[in-house]
Amino acid sequence: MKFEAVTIKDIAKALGISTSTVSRALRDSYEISPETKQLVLDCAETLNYRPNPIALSLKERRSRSIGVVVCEIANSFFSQVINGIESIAYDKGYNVIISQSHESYEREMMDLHYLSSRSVDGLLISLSTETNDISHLQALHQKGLPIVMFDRISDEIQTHCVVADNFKGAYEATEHLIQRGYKKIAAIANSEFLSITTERLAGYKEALHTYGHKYNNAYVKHCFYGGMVFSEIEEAVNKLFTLKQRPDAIITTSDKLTTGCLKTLVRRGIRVPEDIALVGFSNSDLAELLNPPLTVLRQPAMEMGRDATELLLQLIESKRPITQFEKRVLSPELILGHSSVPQPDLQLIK
Amino acid sequence: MKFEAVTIKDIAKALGISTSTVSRALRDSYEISPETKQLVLDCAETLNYRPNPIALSLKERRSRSIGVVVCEIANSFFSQVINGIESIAYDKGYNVIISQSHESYEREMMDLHYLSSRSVDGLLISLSTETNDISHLQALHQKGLPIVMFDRISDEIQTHCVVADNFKGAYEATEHLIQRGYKKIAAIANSEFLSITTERLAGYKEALHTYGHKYNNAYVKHCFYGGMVFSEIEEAVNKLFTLKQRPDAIITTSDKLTTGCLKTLVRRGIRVPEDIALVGFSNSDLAELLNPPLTVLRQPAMEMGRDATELLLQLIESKRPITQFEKRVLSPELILGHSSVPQPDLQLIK
DNA sequence: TTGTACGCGTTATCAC
DNA sequence: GTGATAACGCGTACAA
Repeated sequence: MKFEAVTIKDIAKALGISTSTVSRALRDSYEISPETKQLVLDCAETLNYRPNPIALSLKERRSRSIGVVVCEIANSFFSQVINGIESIAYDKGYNVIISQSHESYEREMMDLHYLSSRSVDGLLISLSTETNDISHLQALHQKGLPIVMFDRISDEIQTHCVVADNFKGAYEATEHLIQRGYKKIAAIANSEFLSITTERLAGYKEALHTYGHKYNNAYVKHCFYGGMVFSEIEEAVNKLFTLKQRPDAIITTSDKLTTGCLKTLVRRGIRVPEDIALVGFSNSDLAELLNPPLTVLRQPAMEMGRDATELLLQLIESKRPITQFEKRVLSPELILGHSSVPQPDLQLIK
Repeated sequence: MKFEAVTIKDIAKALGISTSTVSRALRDSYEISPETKQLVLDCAETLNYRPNPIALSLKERRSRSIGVVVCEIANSFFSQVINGIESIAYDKGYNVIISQSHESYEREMMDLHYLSSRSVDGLLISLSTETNDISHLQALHQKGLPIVMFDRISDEIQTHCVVADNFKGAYEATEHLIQRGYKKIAAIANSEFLSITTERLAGYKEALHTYGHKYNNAYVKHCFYGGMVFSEIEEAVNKLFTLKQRPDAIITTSDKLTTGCLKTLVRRGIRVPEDIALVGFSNSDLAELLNPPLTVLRQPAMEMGRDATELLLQLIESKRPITQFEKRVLSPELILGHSSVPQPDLQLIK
């Protein structure tokens, strides 16, 4: 019942020649006569021969597969990144093995162990929110495993990185609100230990500074699990709303936070943008579903996946060790929802 | 620079014993003395030995990896399914190789070719919208590749299937609208060649029939690419709105259609549910973002992924060929958005 | 209880 | 131009 795959041996037997000749003919070696070549090729075609990638891997000591570790697949941003990764990997004949950390450090470690035991040729990783010790990654890196980090990175490992221009993105989002006349702009951000959080908040602060707004610590809320736990966001929003100086606008610095914040506001019957303005990082299409559409900051997710994969494959396939590492920075895009933020004169005072 | 992996050979050499002894000790064979076992285990630990899965695969003629073909990863439903697949596969030590058809028949063929050349041990597939000829799948199936289909299936292949109760789901959604007093209920569905479309429309029709509504062909629109091409949905909505007897409610039978429909309505300034009611299949969290929240039909995506994977692994690991195939049907859930559909007395007449 | 020899599918290195 | 052989890392039937 179980089907037997056709091997070069079968071809050799069928043609009464040796396996090495078959192998060479298939690889179009110059030392094989045209007639034999044709014979072998035809026979391979007839028998529907397919080379066994596993045998090849064993011989070449490479699996032609790369590992990917992200916190969550079911997240617009990451699924788009994976799209990008797949498109490049597929083109170059590489396998993509995806695993999720679910924002857990322990799970991330298990994933890495799993992937390295699967002998992937390289690794693409965006750190989990719980991860502050990356010695496990460093160990792999030192053993010679090519690694490229994206989005949530750490500078404790000397390797290629691909990130969004988080500073600029957050700056522009904040600036956008300021220019629309908002004075009390709050921010709901991820864990302060993530690289993206630091950068995004820096952009937020810088914009406030540039426009002469003063920074208010009470206006900045962190959600450690970045919205995986919904109550986190709910609590952040609620806290902002109990402040004496209630904010008139919110910036949310990630996909899940934007969704979660909006959800909380809707549940509480708070209207956007009439009661409070909202601009958030988001790669889902939620913005277009609202009336009026929300202004969002879209990350170059697909591009990030593509770039990271290109760099990784370059790393994998380069013979000599690389000394100069690249940090590629991609620009996010502020997508204006028409009139999602009222003009200053229409602004409700609360 | 490139690191050399530790093999049983290294252990054998270090301990001055043969590789077979090492191999047996590591596999905890009964024919090895406890002392030797301990010795080998310790040594393996010290050298940080990791078995080479590729060598194992070659030997056992199995890759311990399964292939997944879906139309799109960046789709709430499918990313949730993949979540389910991964959770089971991971537990059982299987690899998951995902590839996307992007609703293209040609691409699906390429994916299958790629995966089978990667010698996956089994296959999970949800057909692309373009696929009406599945002889390529049948070929693989006849060659002995275990296959489990989910969501978008075909009965031309005798194998396990996991689907949602599409009939019941659509029936309930329609019934819900009818009970709220809607009389002119339209449907926007996927390609009529997909199994899910047939089943869902059947549920829709049956509900109409049960409640004595007459079925109107003009109220049913098909989007061949199921919303991948936005203009398709836009056109469907527009056509519904130019009918003399304009519908007072719409049912959308997939994630992307629901999102796309809502997007179109918002763009045109049509309010939901004041101007028209909407109930759709959706696994994204968009429903909760609207005010009032939308009533949606949620599919048991994660469960579908888990079930399909369990069935597949069962198929893979069973020694004798299976003759009795299972079709597992999971129930979708109608999630009521509070007052997203006005009561009959509140209903606006167009 | 342990070691030897072979095979999984392929390619590289010899030899002819 | 082609064939035999070894090797990649592992498990196991057989021999000792």
